[in-house]
Amino acid sequence: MPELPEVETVRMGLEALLPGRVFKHVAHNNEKSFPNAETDVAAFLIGATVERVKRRAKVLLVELSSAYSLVIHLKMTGQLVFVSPEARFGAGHPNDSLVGELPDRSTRVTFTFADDSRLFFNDQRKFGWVRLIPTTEVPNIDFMRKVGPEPLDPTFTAEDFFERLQRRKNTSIKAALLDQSVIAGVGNIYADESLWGAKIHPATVVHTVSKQKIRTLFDELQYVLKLAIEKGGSSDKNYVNAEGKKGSYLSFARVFRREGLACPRCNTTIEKLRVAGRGTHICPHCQKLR
DNA sequence: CACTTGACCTGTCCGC
DNA sequence: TGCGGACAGGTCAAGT
Repeated sequence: MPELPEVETVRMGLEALLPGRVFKHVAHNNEKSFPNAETDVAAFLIGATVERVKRRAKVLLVELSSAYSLVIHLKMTGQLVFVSPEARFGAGHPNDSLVGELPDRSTRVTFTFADDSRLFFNDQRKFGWVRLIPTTEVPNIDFMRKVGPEPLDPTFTAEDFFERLQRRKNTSIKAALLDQSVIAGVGNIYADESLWGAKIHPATVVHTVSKQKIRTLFDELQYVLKLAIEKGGSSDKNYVNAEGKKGSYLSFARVFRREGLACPRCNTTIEKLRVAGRGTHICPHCQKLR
């Protein structure tokens, strides 16, 4: 599920809720969801205070007073939902939430704070993970060493984007966009949405796309990512923010999950195909191959 | 090295 | 209604 806008939405929610809280207890029921937890939890998590919550690519970084960080990847179906002691349910109106009473059967890790508020890491498919790592070591983990620039970093330019895409010059533009070492944070939804915006067919080979087209793609990518953050991300089956609420971007989507509906630009029927091994949505009139 | 495919898991939906 | 297969927002490892 979560791509950059969803993870950023969770980050903002947690940044408003967690700093100052002290960890009292942690329980997990799946070794892969929190590997090697026992060794360091007692020493560096219990009793530690949350200082701030950061994000890099699709990874959340919860920095602690112990000089350790909780590093969290939600992968496809991960959720981080905060519940205050007085709330019996994930906060929010029932119609706005995908979360019932917690913990539930997808809860993998439960963090309890000194004030009895709790943070639940739910993950239906068990692909996501939480790790406890010294904060100074975070930049050295494999993922961080290879991940590309943040697409919304003001110092990142269309020229940089063009150059980095050439690392994957013989693959499809969609595969290159999804490659986290080229650019951070883009996943299936925003790849399709930005390619539609730039009128590029997702299967187009990277080195055949003009620099001008890549500039347009750069602008469209920034546009959809910013809009999605504004809308609280995209929710289909699983994604919710730190308060258990859904995001609304999908009601603004132009092609993603809109096969059979009209292209908002030219009215042609949107099609679904498979590119880079992923379900891919295009307007066959606006996005022609070659 | 560059590129593609399958694996990791659980749940849901669709066609027979 | 039941059952098998395909598919789902992301990365890895292993294959060519």
